[in-house]
Parts: sequence; C-alpha cells; structure tokens
Amino acid sequence: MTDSDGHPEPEQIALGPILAALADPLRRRVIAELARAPDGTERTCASFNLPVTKSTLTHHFKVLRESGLVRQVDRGNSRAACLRRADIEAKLPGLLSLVAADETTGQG
Amino acid sequence: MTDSDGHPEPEQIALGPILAALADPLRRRVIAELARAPDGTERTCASFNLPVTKSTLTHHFKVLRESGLVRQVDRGNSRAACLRRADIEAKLPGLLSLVAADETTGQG
DNA sequence: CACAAGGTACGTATTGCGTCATACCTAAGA
DNA sequence: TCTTAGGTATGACGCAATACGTACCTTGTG
Repeated sequence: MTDSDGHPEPEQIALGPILAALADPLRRRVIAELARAPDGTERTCASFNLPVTKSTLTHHFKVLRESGLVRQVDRGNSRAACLRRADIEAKLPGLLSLVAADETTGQG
Repeated sequence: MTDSDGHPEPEQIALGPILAALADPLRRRVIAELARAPDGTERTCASFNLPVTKSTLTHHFKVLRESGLVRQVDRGNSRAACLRRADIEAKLPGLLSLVAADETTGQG
C-alpha cells in the first residue's frame, strides 16, 4: 500500500467504477481534457470551469479519484489532479483514446 | 433511415449513451457474453438468465437497443438480440474488447 | 492577525435509475 | 379456440446519484 488516500492501487482499477465515473458528462469532460493534454499534466479542480458549485466539484473529483482515473496530489495551497494514464492504459487499453476523441465532449 | 425502430443509425452512436448503458452490471454482462460469442450470434433476452423480472429485462434491452449496442430483430415468436459489433467498432474501437475481457463480469 | 482562495465535510432536496406488478399483445402448438 | 411463452407499455416504489448551501479547514498574502 502506497498512499491509498482514496486512490485505488493499479491492480484494483476495475471496469465497473471506471465506466460509472465516465457515464457522467461533466466527469467525462474532465477526463477528456486531461487525456488530450500532455502526459503528467496537473490541473486544479476549479480550472475546468464546470457549471457547478464547489461542493459538487469536490464530489465529482472524489468519484474520479476513487475510480482510479485521476490522482490528486497536495500542492500546498490547492490540490492538483492528474490523469493516471499508465495505470488505466495497462488495465483498459484504448479507453482514454475513446474519451479523448469524443467530439460530444465539447470544450466550447 | 432504415428501420430506426429504436435503433440509432451507425453515425448516431455516441459515447455518452454507450457508457451509460455499460455502467449497469447486468447490461454489461449481456454485452460481455455477446462480445465473447462469435460474431452474428443471436440470443433471446431470456437466455441470459438475469436475476430480474420480464419487465425489467425489457427495460434493460431497451437501453441497450437505444444506445446502439444491440440490434433486436423479430423472430416470429420471440425477439433476438445481436451485438452491433461492426458499428460499435467503427465508432469506438476497442471498447468491446474491454468489456469482453473484464473478469469482473462473472458468468459463474 | 485578518482575509481571500481552493477544497472538504455534512446535511439536504430533487432527480434519475433500477425494480416490480399488472395488463396487454403476438406467435406457436395442442 | 384455448393455452403457453416471450416481449412490451404503463404506473408505482425505493434507492442511489446529482445538486446545492453552509460551515470548516488549510495555505498563502497583505
């Protein structure tokens, strides 16, 4: 066990929670933006400009974190979220490409 | 428009409804079994032995049908469901492999 | 210290989803 | 024709998920 601060181990990443997390349009938008960005990109929760309040934002990122899609690291003042690209690609190869290529996930 | 009897055209198949459909464990189990079977396999709704009633079964297959995952064709007495493998693979390549390979989708 | 910014936790309302029961339809067989 | 089997449509119920407001914590800055 490394941190397990709500983050599942790479082997514990399962299809069910991942699909459940990606079923929500807002969460899928977050993953799509992260997937299109270069690997290792760190972004704060608020930087995605989702049309929800702070508490709802926290809820969505908790789902993303507990599903294993993103890792949240403390950056002093705020908390940065970065995509667990390698872990997901190892367990579910090609999934992130599908989300990234989805034109429905409008960023405009 | 061909049939469009609740079946979306191949171009209309979108990631959102597909993921929403696959988020449910019962529906994912159906798709997993169909994906593991040879292409063109036709199965009746009841043949999957899902632990739900008839009406719930109809509901789930409606979601699968309207998302574009399966096509339901009238077979006189009953209605056979078959996986729209080519259509899905064209829009979302690799997705069916992930569902088929998921060991969480226990069939035992 | 005071204050603002970013997140979290708790409680709560509301919506959606899965589930069922019932009633109805169609096709095949006795 | 009657019965049985497989599906569908509708309505209702319960639970989970999304959403919000509020309060609170932490870090950084004035």
